Amino acid sequence: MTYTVKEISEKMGLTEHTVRFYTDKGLLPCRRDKNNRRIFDDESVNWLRTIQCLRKCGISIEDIRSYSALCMEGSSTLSVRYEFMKSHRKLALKRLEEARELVSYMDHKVRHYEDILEGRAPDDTNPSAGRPRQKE
Amino acid sequence: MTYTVKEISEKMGLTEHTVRFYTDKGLLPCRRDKNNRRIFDDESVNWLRTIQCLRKCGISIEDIRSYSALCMEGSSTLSVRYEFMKSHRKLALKRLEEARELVSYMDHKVRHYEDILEGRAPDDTNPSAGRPRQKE
DNA sequence: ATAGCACCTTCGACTCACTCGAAGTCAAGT
DNA sequence: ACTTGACTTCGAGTGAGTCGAAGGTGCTAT
Repeated sequence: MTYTVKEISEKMGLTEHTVRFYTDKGLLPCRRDKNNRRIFDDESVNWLRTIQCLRKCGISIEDIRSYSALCMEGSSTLSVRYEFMKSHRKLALKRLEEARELVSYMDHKVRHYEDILEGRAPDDTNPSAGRPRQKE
Repeated sequence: MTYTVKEISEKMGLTEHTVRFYTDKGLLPCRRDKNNRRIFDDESVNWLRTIQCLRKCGISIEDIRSYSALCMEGSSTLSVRYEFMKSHRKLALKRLEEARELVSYMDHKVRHYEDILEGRAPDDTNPSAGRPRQKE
């Protein structure tokens, strides 16, 4: 099964621009047809799926590019790749913790406005209204 | 209590550049001394704390700017601000969910490499190795 | 008084990861 | 022959900083 830029971008929920960007940056290997058009296969789909996850994890294009190169190199790079993943998992955990804090901050803000609107608290147009108490 | 750019940036853990950027963009109101230097007070500190949270929530500079303007306008804008916060809380929740998924994805990747390194799984240099199974 | 220093100012350029549009190429369909 | 549509590259724009240069101001030490 092969795909054009348009097809794979639709399949993966990316813009065509982004797919071309990834191939140009060397993240996403692709072959070309006789008219120099990019052609992708199911392997590309897998790659793209991985890239999407890694990007969402906040890993930079450049880091993904070099990780991708390590994968190509074969099993000699296994332990490097392992360390790469371990360190990024740590970062992901940090962001998870932060996301939790932010939700509770927003909860607090929303409740604050509800209190005012329902007359349980005085009107408070102070910009810092509802900010988190001590920490952060 | 008043602060210079340097002082407030140190206090808040931002670069001086960023603080100036925020004042220039109209997010962070500030007075000027007779030499045109920015001066901040404790109110500014509160504002900055709020701005930091909102930014971490992924709210754009422009949205924060208009939220800040709404706050200045007074209690007539209370319900607009309430809706603003509610919708951003929703986004924060979505990101929390995503952060959870990403951590579990990274866990999976890390385990995958451990399995290979410890001989519990075959070497697999396939780029898509360890990607999430069905969903995402 | 002049030099050095720390701090401030604005301005314009750079970064990253896209995002967009323009201009051109190519094969197929009417 | 012409249009359509998908492709190509290239260059510019965006957002949110990030950085550095060039210059202004006031304090202290010599």
